[in-house]
Amino acid sequence: MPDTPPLDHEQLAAYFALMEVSSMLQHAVDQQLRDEGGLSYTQFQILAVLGETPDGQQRMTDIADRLVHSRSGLTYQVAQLAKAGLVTRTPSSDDERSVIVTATPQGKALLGRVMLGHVDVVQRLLLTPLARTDITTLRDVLGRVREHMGTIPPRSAAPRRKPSA
Amino acid sequence: MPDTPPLDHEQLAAYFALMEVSSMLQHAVDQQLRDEGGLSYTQFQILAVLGETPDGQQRMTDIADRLVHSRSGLTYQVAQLAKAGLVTRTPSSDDERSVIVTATPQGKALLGRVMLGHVDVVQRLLLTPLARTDITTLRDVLGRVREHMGTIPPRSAAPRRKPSA
DNA sequence: ACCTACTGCTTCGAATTCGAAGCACGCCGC
DNA sequence: GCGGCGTGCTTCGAATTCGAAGCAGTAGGT
Repeated sequence: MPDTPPLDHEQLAAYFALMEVSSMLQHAVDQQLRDEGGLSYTQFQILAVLGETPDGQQRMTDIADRLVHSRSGLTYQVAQLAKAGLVTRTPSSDDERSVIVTATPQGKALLGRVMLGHVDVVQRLLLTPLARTDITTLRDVLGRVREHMGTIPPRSAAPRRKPSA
Repeated sequence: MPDTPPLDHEQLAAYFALMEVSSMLQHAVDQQLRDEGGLSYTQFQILAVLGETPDGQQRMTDIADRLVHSRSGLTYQVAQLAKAGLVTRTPSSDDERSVIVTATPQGKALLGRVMLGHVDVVQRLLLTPLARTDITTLRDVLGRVREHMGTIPPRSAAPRRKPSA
């Protein structure tokens, strides 16, 4: 069914560069986080999302929506963080189904400590070779792509209604 | 150790956009490959690397260098591909330690079949919202980053090759 | 109040990932 | 030829990922 013209050289190169750069960057960041804080990239992301709110609290679902991971994976990683004493889990009083995840002081402290090295890696690997205008452009172009992705039907989100036998 | 100024808003936004877009794109591509060909993204990449040479042959190490994955992971995935009859593994006559991986006709056929949908996904998710100039810029900027990453010392590991002359 | 659908999260099993350790071959000097 | 070292790949165990199925709690219609 796909009826798409093949990608030309420019398009392919852009796509490959994107995937390769992000992959390398992710590996480097992951490494640094593990070395300096014993955190996986996912765990760091969770802490970072919690850090965005002044009270350091978010519902599981809110976190999941910010991240790309599956819900079950989030459950697992939050459990790991809780085991390490970096977050706490409390049922919401609003809605008994919801779980509120809260960063503990240790969690916030660790985030702050690790963030320095994180920024350092990003700076050195990604930002150093870029001019100011490059960074703006990157943010601009990729921001547009991100928005676009959000508006697209997930390809197999077939009408949940009637499969119309 | 790290003595880096915090990232400003633009830099952070560019970094986040990069990671988010690549992550979503990867998930989408992975999904498509699994649905249409029963392949993981890694397996697809391996087949694609094999497809780059006219004879469809590469040594394990050469494949590993093209990809970001660990050697052991490559062994595992090549074993999966071999089990599915998409590649064969033969010891090199040159060097008994080396293993030559060769794409079978079925492997090549599957690659060709799956590539169409792959291109379609990339086109729809990544390229559609971008103008010609955006794509060129993206390739340009990210290409520069990739080069830069290659020249940087891995932060804590000595190069595998001869460090000095 | 009841029934049904939906939402939020967890549990489960399978697949994949990595790094460390191990095995076998090849190169170099003596 | 004979050690010793480096290289190429595999095996092993632990951690992480996902989707499907399951378990509450919530909301709407009657």
